[in-house]
Amino acid sequence: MAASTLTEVARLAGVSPATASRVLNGSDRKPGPGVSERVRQAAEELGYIPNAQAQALAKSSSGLIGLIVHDIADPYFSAIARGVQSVAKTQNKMVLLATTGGTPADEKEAVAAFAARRADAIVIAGSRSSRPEDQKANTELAAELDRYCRNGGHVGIVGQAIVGAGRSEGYHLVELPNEQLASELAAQLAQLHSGEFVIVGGPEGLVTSDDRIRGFQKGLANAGRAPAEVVNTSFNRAGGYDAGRQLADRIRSSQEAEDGGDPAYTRKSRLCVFAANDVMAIGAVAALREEGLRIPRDALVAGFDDIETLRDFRPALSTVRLPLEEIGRLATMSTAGYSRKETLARSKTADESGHQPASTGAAHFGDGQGPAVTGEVKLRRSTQWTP
Amino acid sequence: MAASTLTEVARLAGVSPATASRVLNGSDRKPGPGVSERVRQAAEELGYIPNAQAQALAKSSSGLIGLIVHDIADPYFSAIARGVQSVAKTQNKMVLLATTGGTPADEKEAVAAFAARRADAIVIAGSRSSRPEDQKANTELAAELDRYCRNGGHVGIVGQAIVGAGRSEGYHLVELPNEQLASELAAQLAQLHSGEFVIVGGPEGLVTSDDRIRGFQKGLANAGRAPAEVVNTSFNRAGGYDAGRQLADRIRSSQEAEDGGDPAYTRKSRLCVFAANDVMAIGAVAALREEGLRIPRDALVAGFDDIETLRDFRPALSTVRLPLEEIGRLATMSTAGYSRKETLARSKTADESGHQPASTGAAHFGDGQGPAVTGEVKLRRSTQWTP
DNA sequence: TAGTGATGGGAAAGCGCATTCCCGTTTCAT
DNA sequence: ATGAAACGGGAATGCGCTTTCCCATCACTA
Repeated sequence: MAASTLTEVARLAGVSPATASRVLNGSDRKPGPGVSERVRQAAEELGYIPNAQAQALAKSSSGLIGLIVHDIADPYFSAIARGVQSVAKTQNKMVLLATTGGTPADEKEAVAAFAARRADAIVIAGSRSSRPEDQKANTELAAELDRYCRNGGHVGIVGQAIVGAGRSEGYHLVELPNEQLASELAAQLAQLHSGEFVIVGGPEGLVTSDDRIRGFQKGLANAGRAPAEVVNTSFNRAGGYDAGRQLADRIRSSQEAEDGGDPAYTRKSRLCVFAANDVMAIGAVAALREEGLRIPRDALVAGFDDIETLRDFRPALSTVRLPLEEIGRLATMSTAGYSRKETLARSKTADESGHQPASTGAAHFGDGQGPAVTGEVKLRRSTQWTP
Repeated sequence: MAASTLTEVARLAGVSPATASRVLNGSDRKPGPGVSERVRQAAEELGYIPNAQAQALAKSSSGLIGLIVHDIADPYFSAIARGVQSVAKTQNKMVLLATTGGTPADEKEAVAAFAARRADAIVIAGSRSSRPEDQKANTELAAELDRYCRNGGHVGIVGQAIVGAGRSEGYHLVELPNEQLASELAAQLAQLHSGEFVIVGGPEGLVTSDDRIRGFQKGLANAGRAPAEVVNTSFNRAGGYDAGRQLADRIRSSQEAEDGGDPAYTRKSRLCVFAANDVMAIGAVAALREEGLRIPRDALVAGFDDIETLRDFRPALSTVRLPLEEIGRLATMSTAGYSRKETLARSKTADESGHQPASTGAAHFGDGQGPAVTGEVKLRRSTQWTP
């Protein structure tokens, strides 16, 4: 038994498919009450489920929102995904998921796949890459996005603009104040302790990581401190762990140099490790502990993101709270309000009349001054130590 | 500029749409090399992207896999989602996401939405509810799933069978040995310490939670221990936290009774808290600590799931490792290998020939002895204490 | 050389629905 | 009473693609 079609429903109800369509998928024309009743009943009886594909084809609007993340199991992305999902629900849309591991080439493919499905909007979360070897793929990604936009699509980008993407209509950027907040974090940590700093970041060229590192350095500089050494590793728990292993050696040797092996010696200067995200920070702590060091007695550790699941970690991580779910929501809402068709119609009108249509509430998302995302520096136990 | 269509490509290449279709989306008939070349070039030139909706409509196979979870930001589900996503990718399919908060009514709607989109398969992760008030919704969910299956869909269910769902073809269950593993955990914990046990579980009627609780009690019974008291709360961090608050009082008063207020007294019997999942366990630990208690000195805590992000938590949680990503993969693979069309054809053939087609490798997933998911009990610091 | 089967290409019929016309009724102002 | 305007319904077209079905061509074998 194949799924029943609108035509079957119409036949059973003794009306034309047109009428059946009108009553079942509310059009501006309201059919007579008797007819409506019959059709609805027929639909019920047959267990009619409209074919969304056919609807999409006929209406050229799919009710789909594409979401691109590096890894859905990463709490950073799953928090954003929750936000995206929540507004999708309010708009009666569904979210299509693509994970790319951060490869621009994969991201390009994901965009193409979403475009093929005529997604009403695409949300790209996850850091851009500015690595030279990714440049070609980035350009292609930008081209793909441009095409998607020209065809009436809307894309919401979390974080940084796509390298090389035109600022055309359809782009909506939710900027994250990574640099700013990292700088503030550094400032506050600099006040708190006088020792050296080390930064554990992702691979060079991962924009989010680079931004945070740069911000942190700026904050240190403003506080009159020397620039911190940077350890580049992978932008996840494993990377933090590896860095932690490396740092443990250094910490121990500098301790010996300072206390001359006297266990009763009270250390004045501890190393403060800033990891460019919380998951890395946790990895670093794990490694340091395995090496027999204690936090915050032997080293201070700070992170970034304020991942929910990690808030109960002890000693609590000093970090920067980013409203991730809200960010996902913002990025999605920034793209919303227009179906593909409306957008195409709008731009056509604009072409004819020779000027842009008045910008609506949602439109201002694209003008470079995206919605305000405010973070918050949180100082907690992992960077505070009184002997 | 609207997206270019196959017809436009065909025209540019000077061939018929039929031929263009054949060369661009591989059919069994291979067009001549000269023609292929021209068509491919035309497609490139126009930036042709096939309309997946139209393809789906024509082929009645959408390349979509629907995934239903309670909450995508919950690490349990996001780990499963990663597994689902990974096999989707190998099959060149995309994942459609729906979150339901665990409400059977929402799940029913999600299934309907997936059916409307003609998803090739649906994976349902997340516990069923056996609460009386959900019974009606469960029945409807089962009906919706049945219909979906009859129309050639495949559904992979993680955990427990849908209450009331027929065991018809198309259902594929990945059973989780929750009860079994909880029982083993209890057995090992019972060996480790002699004190009392308390179970912190989700709301009564949440099958996963109930299974784990029952298993734990069985394990205790087998070890000759009295049944543990059960605290029912919400199946998340907040629930664990609340329970922790409650338990703190009790722990303190029983401590006073035992040691008479002597701080040097070495406690013999500690309360061992088994939380029905790791996130709850973490919540409980947080609450206990806020109350000034220490783990494992004042209380032991065990969880379930072995959530990746929480492995670095200290003291390390005793828990049960479930291969979540693998589970997601299994559930997805169990549904795979058939397009909707093939399945419909197969069942038609079966009808005519009067017997079931030979079961393939994948088919055995539906026969009640689903793929083997093996977990592992992990005893760690949070339940081990030597004064 | 006629006959036969393969082969590559096109015409056309849907897939299931929305939507634009178009037409017969009714309603209301004149 | 009469025309216009609204209204409720149906026929038909098209969304973009796949897939039969059919036809012309070609390479063989007899």
